[in-house]
Amino acid sequence: MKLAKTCNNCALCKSRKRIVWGEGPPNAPVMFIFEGPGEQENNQGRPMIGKTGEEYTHLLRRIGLPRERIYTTNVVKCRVPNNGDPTEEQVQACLPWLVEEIQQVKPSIIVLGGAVAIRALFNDNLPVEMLHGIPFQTGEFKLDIPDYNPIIIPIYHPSAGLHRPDILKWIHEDFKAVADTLRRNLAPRKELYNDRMSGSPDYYGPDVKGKRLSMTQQLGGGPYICAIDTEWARSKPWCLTISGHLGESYMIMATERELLKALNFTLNSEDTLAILHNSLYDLPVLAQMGVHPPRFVDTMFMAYMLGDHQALKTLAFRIAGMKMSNYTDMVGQATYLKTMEYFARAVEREWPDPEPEAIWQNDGTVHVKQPQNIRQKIARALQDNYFKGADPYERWKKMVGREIVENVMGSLVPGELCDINFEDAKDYACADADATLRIYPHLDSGIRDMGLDRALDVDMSMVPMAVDMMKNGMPADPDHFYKLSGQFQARMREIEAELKEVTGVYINPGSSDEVRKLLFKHLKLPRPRRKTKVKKEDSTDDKTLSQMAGAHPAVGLLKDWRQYKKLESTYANKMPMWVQEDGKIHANIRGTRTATGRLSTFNPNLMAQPVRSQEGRDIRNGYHSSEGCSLVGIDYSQLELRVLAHESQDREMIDTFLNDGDIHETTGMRIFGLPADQLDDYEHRRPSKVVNFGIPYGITAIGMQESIGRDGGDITMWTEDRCQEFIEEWFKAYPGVKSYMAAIHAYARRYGYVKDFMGGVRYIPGARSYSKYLVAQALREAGNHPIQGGAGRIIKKAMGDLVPVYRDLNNAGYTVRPLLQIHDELLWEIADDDLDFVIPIICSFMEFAVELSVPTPVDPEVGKKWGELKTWKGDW
DNA sequence: TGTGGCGGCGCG
DNA sequence: AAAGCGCGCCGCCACA
Repeated sequence: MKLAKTCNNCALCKSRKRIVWGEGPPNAPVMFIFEGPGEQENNQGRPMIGKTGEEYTHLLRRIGLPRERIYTTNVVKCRVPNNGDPTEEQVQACLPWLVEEIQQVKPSIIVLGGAVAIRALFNDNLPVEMLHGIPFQTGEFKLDIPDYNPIIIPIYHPSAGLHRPDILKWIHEDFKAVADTLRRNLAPRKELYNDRMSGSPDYYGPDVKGKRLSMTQQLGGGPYICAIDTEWARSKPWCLTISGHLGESYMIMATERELLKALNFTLNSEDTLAILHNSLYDLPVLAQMGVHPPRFVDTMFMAYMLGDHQALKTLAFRIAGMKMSNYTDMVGQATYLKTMEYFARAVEREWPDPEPEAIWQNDGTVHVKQPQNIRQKIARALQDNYFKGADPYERWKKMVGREIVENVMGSLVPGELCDINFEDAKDYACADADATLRIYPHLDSGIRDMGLDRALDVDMSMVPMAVDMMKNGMPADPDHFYKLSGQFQARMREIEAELKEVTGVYINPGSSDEVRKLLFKHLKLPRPRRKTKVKKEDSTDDKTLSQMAGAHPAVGLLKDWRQYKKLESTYANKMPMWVQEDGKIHANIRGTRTATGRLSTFNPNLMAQPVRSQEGRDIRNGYHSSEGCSLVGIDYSQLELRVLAHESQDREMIDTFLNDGDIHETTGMRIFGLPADQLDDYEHRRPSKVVNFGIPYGITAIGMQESIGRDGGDITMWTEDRCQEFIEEWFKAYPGVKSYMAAIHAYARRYGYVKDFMGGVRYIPGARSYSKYLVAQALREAGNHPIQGGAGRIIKKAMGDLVPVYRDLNNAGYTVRPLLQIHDELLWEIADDDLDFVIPIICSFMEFAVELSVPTPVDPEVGKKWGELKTWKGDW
């Protein structure tokens, strides 16, 4: 639709030759409105073309809406330079054109693609993740067009899905919502918020005495479900809130011991189920209040397993139309006042200057930098707040060197619920329990519909052990880390000198840019095949350097330097900062983060402590058992390959594991047709092993070749073709795996998700993409998930089974502490006297956690230091 | 001066 | 063109 030849509404269109008008039939039932033209759109003068346009067209075809039948346009018709977001002025200047388009087409549905379009045309300032895929007919449409009340559907922008696979799933759902709305299978919301749920709920605080006590007692009257949330303030639990009926929520302060006791009694009576949102956080807080719900379910885990959003406030809006206030906003004013008061006290005093920093320059000289005194930084933060309205607390959190002040004045704590009006705090806290109860039934039916019950049970059963792991913490020795740090730094100084020696120049080996220049410009070494992922520059990563080994002495030096730098910066220097007063590192565990259902740890990531190199292993010696105890690591042997054998039911693999055989040997024998005693370690076993490990990841010929090269193998012998051939032979040796992988791929294409054998789901939206590259990647993910996810659920099942076991043992006077789970391994701290009794028990629970077509044996190791665990010799 | 993308790398 | 899955976290550097 050509509306005009020229436009002079803003500087943008005056400076650009091309105005990109919308296109589509004048009676289109649906209008899609996106942000604005990109480079390709500007060049060709059409909206939504290029890669994103391909995906868009493809998505429309998938929902049975040919692109020719719908109208496609943008909020802004001219290209904003540098792919930037259009400004408010640019949007306003362009809106008259959009109004004209809409008046001519009068579509019954208007789709807002992406944050810019939503912000420009949707009246309430809600984030995309809350709004996307929901049809609204609520009067939120910003443009005032008489006698016209379209259904508006905010969606994610299709381009977001091209580089963010998690969003791709929602884009597919959003487009389906558009089609369902058009076909009247999905009714639009008539009000933005459901007033019955957000109006004047019955929230009760401490002023309501009798009702709260009878509530805690009535819970025990029969099968009962109640949602519980906690609030934290002044470094300890402040209150909990509990909701057993929709719209009703009760607040119990942490000081109300009698009520908490009654509640705990009720929760521990039969038939009571507690619903928590983020149990890994709330259970420890509840425990501090003396509340220990033995039966609970976690709505965050449920949402995670369904591939849904995880934030309570997002779920509450999307599922129940509930309007919830934001915590930071609630306490914002209090935070501001506390910060200003803290700053006022801080600028009154004199603070010592921070330590000068030495910075190595390119020419080899050392530049000494004197960081600014903290007093000046605070003064500037105050100034910026006054003149620019900058948030002083945000500034403080990011201010380098604030420890100087904190060590003297104590740390600045942001405003908390106990700092604000009590009624407001009560309503805020009660709303969380209320919301949790409201979203539960919806998520519960989703779990049932998807057949996720069993996987959810397993996950819930594991949570108490994860909580205990966080509480127990990993005993660590800061002095050991300091010592290593010094050693690593000395080695790095030596290497830097040697580098200067052999290359004639000083560079910062930590800068990939400088390394690139040194190797390929200064030393003129042959440029590598590998390129960096985003900028497509010559790679300087470890694989590349390994392939260049021998080309120049600098190559090996750079590799060594990198290794020491990693060990120093990430481990030796950092770990002491995480050690708490009890001499332990209490890492956090997340259970709702990974795509496959694995756990992850952070702050710090204790799962990634070095082990593969000798120097790295020395880091692990900084972790040691307490007096009279040992560290015990028990890991599953080749768990993922065993899961693959079970899932694929490949006869050969199953037989190998049933007969306690060596899988790498079996592979070599079958592929090379040789008896075991004629297999050469270098020629036969190594490639067999590489591919055995690579198959679960969807290895390719090049991947195999790189892997062999990294292991020090001969890549002139293992050419790409030879690798390809070998992989094909591998699949011939294990035909069951071949057909299994084909079946999984077909399943992913058909359903858009795959499941592990215990029911855990992973969505694979990329399998339905137009892009061949995305599809290939998606199919690798699909093939990997049942293996990685299946293995992850086995160990979670073992953890759940073990919870009552180690708790009983501890009650009986034994000392058994779970410390860490590392994907296929459990790390424990056990009293030396108890090792002989306890280890066999744990091992057998791990081995018999699930019954597969193959055994799942474990190997226990024992030692005083983590880096020096030795195979346990005891009987079991 | 502060922020976020990027390259790189520790683990299973 | 890219070329094996899943994480969390470091320093560098361009940009505002």
